[in-house]
Parts: sequence; structure tokens; C-alpha cells
Amino acid sequence: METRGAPRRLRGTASWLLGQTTTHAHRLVSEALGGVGARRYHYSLLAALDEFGPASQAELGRRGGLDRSDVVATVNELAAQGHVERRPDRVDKRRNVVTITPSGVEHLRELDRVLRAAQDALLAPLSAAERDELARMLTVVLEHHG
Amino acid sequence: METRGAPRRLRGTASWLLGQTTTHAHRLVSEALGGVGARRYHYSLLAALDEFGPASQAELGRRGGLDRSDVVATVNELAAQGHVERRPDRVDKRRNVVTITPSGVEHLRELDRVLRAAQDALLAPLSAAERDELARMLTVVLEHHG
DNA sequence: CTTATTTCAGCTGGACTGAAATTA
DNA sequence: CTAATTTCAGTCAAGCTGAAATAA
Repeated sequence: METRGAPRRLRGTASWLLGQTTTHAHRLVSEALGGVGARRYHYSLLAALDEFGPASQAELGRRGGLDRSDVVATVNELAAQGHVERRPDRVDKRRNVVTITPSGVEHLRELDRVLRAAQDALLAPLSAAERDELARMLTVVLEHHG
Repeated sequence: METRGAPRRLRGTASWLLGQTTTHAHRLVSEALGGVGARRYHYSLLAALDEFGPASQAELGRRGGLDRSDVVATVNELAAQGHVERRPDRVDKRRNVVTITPSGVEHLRELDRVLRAAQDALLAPLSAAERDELARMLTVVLEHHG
């Protein structure tokens, strides 16, 4: 967490820089989301549901990058809050179909606002062009490993 | 972990991109270090000792960005491997003085090689200039929050 | 038979807190 | 007295695995 005074070996290591920055990012985002009763998994699932429509839990996990176990727990929480509905699939009886509710859509918009603010706080010292460049490079790295 | 097919909201979020990239980085680095019996905390402490010389555990934690509790455990492990020595400070009896051993210096060089390889694998699709730019931007962000 | 899905119980490492004991 | 250091016990969320039950 402390940049000041860290060994040169660490400060020059991309994985260390990424880790430290991500720690800050996660703290900011988790606190912001916690303020409105959400966690990061909630946003991932709501975003996937909003963009791709109703889906099975396995499909949701693939889209949002969540483990199957975490999908179960997160859908439990979102359903308890009324933001999604889980019902058995009539066609493939192994599956549950998860659907976002109007309340969920509204909640997602709120999370968007909250996240944008956290993001601005995190990247405050970077220009818009630099933020784009950062996102581009990270995307390139992820696509290379995806 | 899956970039392909992730919702646009996530793919456009710096904190999500950072988190995914860091997950890859941690996996690569942890596997590489694990191959030589080390973990990331080991590298942080050895790097701090090598650069700043013997220090108390509290000072080590501040330099390496480790929690005081984790310093205790990590020094235990490094001492068991003969890479550091822990002895009571004759001047300030609250403190332990931790010193890197010749074996620890050698171990650190090995970890350097292992980490450089992991790093190259992670950032493979980026040019040298891009890697520098990425490191620069992350450093700016960290200094802003440090 | 094999494969996919859901669920639960539990594991692991990373990051951290609280409190006690000691000493400055 | 307060403050710093070390240590231990324990907490917490994140990211998993294994296995069972069910169905394709």
C-alpha cells in the first residue's frame, strides 16, 4: 500500500504496480458499492443480465467471470433484494433462468453512478487520453491471455 | 478471468480491467515463485533488506507494504530457510533486527530471474515503450494515493 | 455412458484487526 | 502516562475445488 520508500525492485515490477493499484481500486470500489448495499459480484451479474438478457447461472458465470459457486451465492443475495428473479427452466430442467427485474435495472444504474465516481477518484491524476491508453493496454494483455 | 464475452460495462471499467490483469499477474508470479519455494511476500522482504540493509520488522513492513502480522510469518519462513537472520536489537529491546544472509542474497537473485520471466509472459503483447508507459501511469496513480 | 448444471461444504492465500506483553 | 514493537489468534472477502443430485 505504501509506494513511498518501497524497494526499487518492487517499484519497477509491473506485477507489483498492478497489485498495488488494484488494491486501491478494490478498496475504493468496494467501499462505494458497500455504501449502497452491493458488492462487485452484484455489478458483474446485473451488467451481464442487462446486456445479454435472461440466462442460466452457468452462462452468467461465464459472462461475468464468476465461479459457479459464487454465482449461486450472488443470485441468492440479488434475489433476496428483489433485483433478479430465479426460476426453473421449463425447457432444460437442469437450469435456472435468472432474470433482471425493473428494480434490478434501477439498481444497476445506481451502481453505474457509484462506480464512475470511484473510478474518477482512482484515476484522478491521469488525463482522459491516458485513461484510454491504460484501458487499451490492459485490454490487449487480457485478450492475449484470454 | 474470461475477457471474451464479458459485458461492455465491465470491459470499459478500469477497476475491472486492473483486477482481471492483476489476477493473471498474481497467478503467473505465484506459480513461478512457488516453483522455487517462495511467495510474493518473500520477495518483498528480501528486496527491502537488500536495498536498505538490516531493519526492524516494523520498518520492514513499512518498506515492503506488508502488514505487521504478515512480516512475522514471512520472517519465520525466510529464517527457517536460512535466507534471513532475526536477532533481538541490543539498543531498542522492543525490536528484532532482521538481516539478509548470503544465501538470502543468492535466493533474491534467483527470484529476480523467475519474476522477470513471469513478467515477460504477462506483458508479451506490449512493446517495451508500452510497458514503460504502463509502469509510469500506475506509478503516477500510486503516488497520488500514497 | 458421458456431459452439463446447480448446490453445498469446505479450502487456500492475501489482507487485515484486536489484544496482550514488552519496552521506549 | 502515551507510543511503538512483536506476536498470536482470529476475521473477512475472493477465488476456488470436490462431490452429490439431477437432468440432457
